[in-house]
Amino acid sequence: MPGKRASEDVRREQILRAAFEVAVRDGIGGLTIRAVAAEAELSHALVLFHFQRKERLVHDLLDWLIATTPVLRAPLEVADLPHAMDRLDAVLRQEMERLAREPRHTRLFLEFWAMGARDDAIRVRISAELERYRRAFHAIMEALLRAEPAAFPGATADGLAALAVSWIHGCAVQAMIDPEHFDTGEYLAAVRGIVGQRG
Amino acid sequence: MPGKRASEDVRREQILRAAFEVAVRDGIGGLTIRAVAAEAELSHALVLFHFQRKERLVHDLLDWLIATTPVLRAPLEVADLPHAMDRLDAVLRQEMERLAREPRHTRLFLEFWAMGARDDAIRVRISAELERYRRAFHAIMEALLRAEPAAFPGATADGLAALAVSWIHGCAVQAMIDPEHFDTGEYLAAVRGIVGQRG
DNA sequence: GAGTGTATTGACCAACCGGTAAATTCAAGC
DNA sequence: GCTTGAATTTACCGGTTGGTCAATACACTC
Repeated sequence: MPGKRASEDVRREQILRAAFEVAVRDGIGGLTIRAVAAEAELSHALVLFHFQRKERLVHDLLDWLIATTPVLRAPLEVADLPHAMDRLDAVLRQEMERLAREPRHTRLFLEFWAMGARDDAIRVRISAELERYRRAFHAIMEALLRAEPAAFPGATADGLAALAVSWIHGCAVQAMIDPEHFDTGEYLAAVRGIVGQRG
Repeated sequence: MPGKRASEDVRREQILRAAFEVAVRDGIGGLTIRAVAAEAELSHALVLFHFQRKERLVHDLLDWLIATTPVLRAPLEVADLPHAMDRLDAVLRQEMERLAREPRHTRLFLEFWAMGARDDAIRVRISAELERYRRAFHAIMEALLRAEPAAFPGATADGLAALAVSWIHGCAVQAMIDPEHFDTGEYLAAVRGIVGQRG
């Protein structure tokens, strides 16, 4: 006996949320159409009706994850800070706090990341997102170098951006396996000990 | 008809190598006893005979991976460098080159890392390895702070070590998805632009 | 060279997987 | 109220999985 009906948008969103829960709980490798259906309290045929193939469900889940994870999406309040170094500091802090606040998103994203080494379609999406991330930091670093040219002799905006991205990703990896032992404050203090004293 | 015989050690090693190949090719989620057996050209029952359960095979694969990946295992030639900052520089370069040289090990390790969030036994192993890694950097950073106390005012060995570990892990993540675009030289130049000028 | 233990195999099983197809139910149009 | 089309479900299929078990072939001892 069929359950209540729903519009396509609503149902897709419901299924994607369920897929997210299952993927976080059992890993992408353990993601199963039937498990998603059970999580959403639907029949597994309905999941296939809305996503046709499992592959498409997984890809759409990645798109959903990217769309709902606010990485560097809201640097509005940061843009008003007068000093470029303060802006960098604020963005780094903001990103680290996001990682600490949403460990499940971070973990799943990293799992997709590893999967991208095997799946072309996923690598394309991940690479595009990485590029977007890098460009955002590139702009910050360029402004920083322009504002204080003497601060980092010999460094390029490219290199500094790559460095910042690696920093954040390293934090993500560390916070993922050891969330309570990972101290955001101490970490940022070390960063400022190396970088910030020049700002 | 059974194939040639082999001692338990030899066969276990052979199976673990095959498991490594399969895990790298299809991911840990796609690791299958039958796929491992096919890769090793054995019957799948023999794999179970030597490892009892799939879970044990996976755990033993992680142990094998940790044992055969020379992370910070050979810092002998580095130890002779007179300046602490040179030692840090050499170790960072050494680790980054290892990541570039063995992307498959790195990728698989990261996949286990993500899996550790779901599997206690794996998290314990990963955490122990992370702790070992952090301690190695801690020793280097302590020597650095002792040798040049004025270089990093306000920074602790703990904070610097956590920073270095995040750095390396960030590089690993980035090199994994984008190996050819990841330029070790430019990256290290950026690091030296920020840190090295004081050495 | 008979006997013994163990490494190795093929056959089998229940459970689960992705996917298909037909039946059923619902909401809206006329 | 009847038709129509889409949402939903049940039933089913072929294939794969982890795991068991009995049969078998090998290396070794005596």
